Amino acid sequence: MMFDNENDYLKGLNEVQQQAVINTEGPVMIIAGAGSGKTRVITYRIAHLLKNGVDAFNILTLTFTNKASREMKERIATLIGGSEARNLWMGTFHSVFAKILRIESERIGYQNNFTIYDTADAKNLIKSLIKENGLSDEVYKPNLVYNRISGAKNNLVSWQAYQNNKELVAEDYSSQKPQLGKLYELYQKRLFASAAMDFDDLLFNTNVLFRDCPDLLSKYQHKFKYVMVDEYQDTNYAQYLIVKKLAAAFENVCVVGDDSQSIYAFRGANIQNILNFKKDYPEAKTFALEQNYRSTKVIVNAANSIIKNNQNQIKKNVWTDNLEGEKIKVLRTFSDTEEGWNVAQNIFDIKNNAQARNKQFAILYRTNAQSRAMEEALRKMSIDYRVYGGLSFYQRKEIKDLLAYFRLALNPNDEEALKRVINYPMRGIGQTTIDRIVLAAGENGKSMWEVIENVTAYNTGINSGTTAKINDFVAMIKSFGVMIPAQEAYPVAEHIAKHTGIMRELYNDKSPEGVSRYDNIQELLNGVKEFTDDDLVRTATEQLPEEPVLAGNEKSLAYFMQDIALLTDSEQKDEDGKEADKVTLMTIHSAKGLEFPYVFVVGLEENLFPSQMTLNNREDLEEERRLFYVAITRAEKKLMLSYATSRFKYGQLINCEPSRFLDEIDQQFLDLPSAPKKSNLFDDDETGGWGNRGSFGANSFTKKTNYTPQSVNKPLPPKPVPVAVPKNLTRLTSNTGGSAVADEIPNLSLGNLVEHARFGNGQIVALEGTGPNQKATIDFGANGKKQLILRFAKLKVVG
DNA sequence: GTATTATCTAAGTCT
DNA sequence: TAGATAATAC
Repeated sequence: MMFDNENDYLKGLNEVQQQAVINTEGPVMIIAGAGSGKTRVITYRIAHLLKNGVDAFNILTLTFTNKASREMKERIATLIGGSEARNLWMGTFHSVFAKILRIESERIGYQNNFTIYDTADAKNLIKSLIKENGLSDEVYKPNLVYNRISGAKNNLVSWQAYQNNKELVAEDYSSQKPQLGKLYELYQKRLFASAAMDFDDLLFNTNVLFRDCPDLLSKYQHKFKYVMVDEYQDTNYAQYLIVKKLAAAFENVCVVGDDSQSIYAFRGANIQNILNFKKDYPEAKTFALEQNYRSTKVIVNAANSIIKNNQNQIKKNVWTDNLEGEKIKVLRTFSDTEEGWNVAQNIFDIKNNAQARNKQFAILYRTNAQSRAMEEALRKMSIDYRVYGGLSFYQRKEIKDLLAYFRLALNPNDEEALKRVINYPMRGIGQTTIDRIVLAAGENGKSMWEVIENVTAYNTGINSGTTAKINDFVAMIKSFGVMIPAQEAYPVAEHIAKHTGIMRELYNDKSPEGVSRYDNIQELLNGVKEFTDDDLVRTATEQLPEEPVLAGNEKSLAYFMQDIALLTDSEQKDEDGKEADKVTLMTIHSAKGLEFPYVFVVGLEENLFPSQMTLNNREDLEEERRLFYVAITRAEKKLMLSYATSRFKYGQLINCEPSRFLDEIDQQFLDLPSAPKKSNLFDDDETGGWGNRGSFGANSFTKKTNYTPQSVNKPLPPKPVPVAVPKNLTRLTSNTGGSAVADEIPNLSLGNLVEHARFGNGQIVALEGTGPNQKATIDFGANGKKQLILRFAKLKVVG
């Protein structure tokens, strides 16, 4: 331990924080406002427990996301030292209980080498079931079916209970989907036959385990004498019950959360869990952390003015001693593309004016699709960035393909993996054959693997040529299976990558995408190698039970797969190990728990944020509002909110209205785009109706607002020239006489000498595009050749 | 069984 | 728009 003296580590905490740290016995609820030092309290609490002689192995800390768990682990390690930290049980609900199930699953009839299906696997399985049962995928949309089943599992409703529940059945009848209960049953049975669990099963089956095996429940109750749950407002019923059961013996349960930041109801999170904590534990002590240490007064108060529009909440008073700070800047642009440019330009300016680093900036959005416009603009302005979320490394096709071989070698009954690779790379086992195998499997109550293992024993009608190909495939998979327990992960993985022909296939594809796929495979193999070579110092959650439960030793491929099964975001390390200086792009959901000095929240438009799907009922809309609350409370120094008056959706331009959330912020905290000018054509409403908001009546926001370019407040470059406009913006730009920013584009031709504020003098060597998009390649001599967007470059023609 | 073309439809957030 | 699927040709 780092601290010899008790005061040392309590000194840095305020009164309430100290109380939250030292009250370690009995149930405790900590209501932690945004930026109130929540993580600090949790880590100090753990340190306090350890200092008072509690064994690290007896402390379980559950988080919600991998990122949160990672960050918490790091903070703990700095606080108490790495070796002690390693013995703590800490992880997401899913990963902790996946590991426990890995050890105990045989007690509930699951083999312990079960595969974990991700959402894509699960939806594919559902698609197959819909097809096999002759149902229409128009009526039974796989997404909907999946969500329905997921919802049931999160509430611990088994398929049997589902089918016996009159209310649920009636709902399905009235929505014209009477087969949902049956699909749920088939889905579970097929998962079981494939020895697979989906994400929800990890929680569901943990509950089954604790319900049906009291000895195991007792074992884990005594193992985890202290249970801490972060982001408790986001727990669903399945998680709630696990926590309740685990804590039943000692009741040393500490939940930390903020009802204002509950943003996962769509995933079954039940905000009542935190609202009702006092009912479950009447003797619970409650601590409210209300002092915000993160943000300026402007930001904190603006956030408060937003959240007070929600009815359903625990009253609290978040305040701060920090500086007043700058007003929240509102950016208005007329297209999503320009929104990107505007944000990029603002980042550029702030970087220059405030000596800020890239990593101090975050751009937050409601949907992943919005990242593209931002990325393009940042790329063109040579600002380094990193996009979090979206399609993760492990979800790429080539990675899933190779992993499917690994999965299959470990668990040949894994049907989704089998289907994925039985004909990839192509080996002449086509759709017809696969259909026949599926049919035979269904008729005989066998898995697909059991059928192909002995094809000739079944009446499939598959010809002898294809049979031979199937036999080769089976033999290959079996040979992989034999290698796994005998060898470490890397040689096996490499062998599989080569032997299946995946490497060759991708190597021969010389298209840029093909090359990148090949690189990705190499990267995955490097990951395996690292796993194999690392002298593993495992954290408690990764530690093995007394006897190995998976094939081979802890460096086998089986353990590698366990490690990555629940990683949906890739932990991108930077090559040279130094911390990357990059702008962060992520959804608001994944930004929860993080903070940045400069934050842009983009796409503040009706139907986007709040999302169209949430406008129908109060609960959903309040969740969107909490999401907005989360977004703005990420900012420390300066917050910028941006919206566009038109945006591409489904490949076509649609008009957008500013978000109602902009109206809800107390306007005294906003720095609105400057006052209207008579001549400003943006004032003209006939192009789109950004100004009238129908039922929302007079929109103070749009009434007061008028757009003047935010990004151009510096000396103007030479006289603008009329520019051709890109065709998809024709209507808007012709109305406005060209993009507001494009007005400043100088008329350039090849060979012109120009002056740039940063790069100095240069010569135009190439011109590309027209209008606002015009790019020039300029040779700045010693400063190199740069490609610049003219609308931003602020070039002065000098010759 | 495979390759190419035509047509459709979806972008909501995370484990 | 773009990725996914269905239809068609080979």
